Amino acid sequence: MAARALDARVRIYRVVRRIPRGRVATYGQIAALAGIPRAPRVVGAAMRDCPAGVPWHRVVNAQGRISPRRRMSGMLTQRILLVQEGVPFRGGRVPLRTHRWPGGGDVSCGSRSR
DNA sequence: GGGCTGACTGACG
DNA sequence: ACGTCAGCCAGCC
Repeated sequence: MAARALDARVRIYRVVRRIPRGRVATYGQIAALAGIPRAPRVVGAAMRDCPAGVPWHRVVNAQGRISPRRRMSGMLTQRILLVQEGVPFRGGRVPLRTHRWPGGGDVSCGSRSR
């Protein structure tokens, strides 16, 4: 049985991995897709120790900015990676309005604009 | 088993 | 627009 007992972290990694290149998602969005809409902090905790293959740099906060972490170097790295993928930074922040990953991928009912 | 922390978010002044 | 306070969840000591 089991199998479904995957830790929330694993689910988060899976969702983050689904983020297409050139797009970004917010912690809250990832959390919601991972099944824990009330725990955006858990997403951050997971990113803190994310394995390879997980585009952690595509995850930003609801403000479209890079969250302040203990090590500032990481912030710069994230910004560089995003720009490299084609994500423009405006005023030090990403225009979620146009570059936010729709999430789910399918838009049948879409438009869930928060 | 209990308690604290945290790469967050939303509301309020 | 900015700073502050409280809420919520999972992981770790």
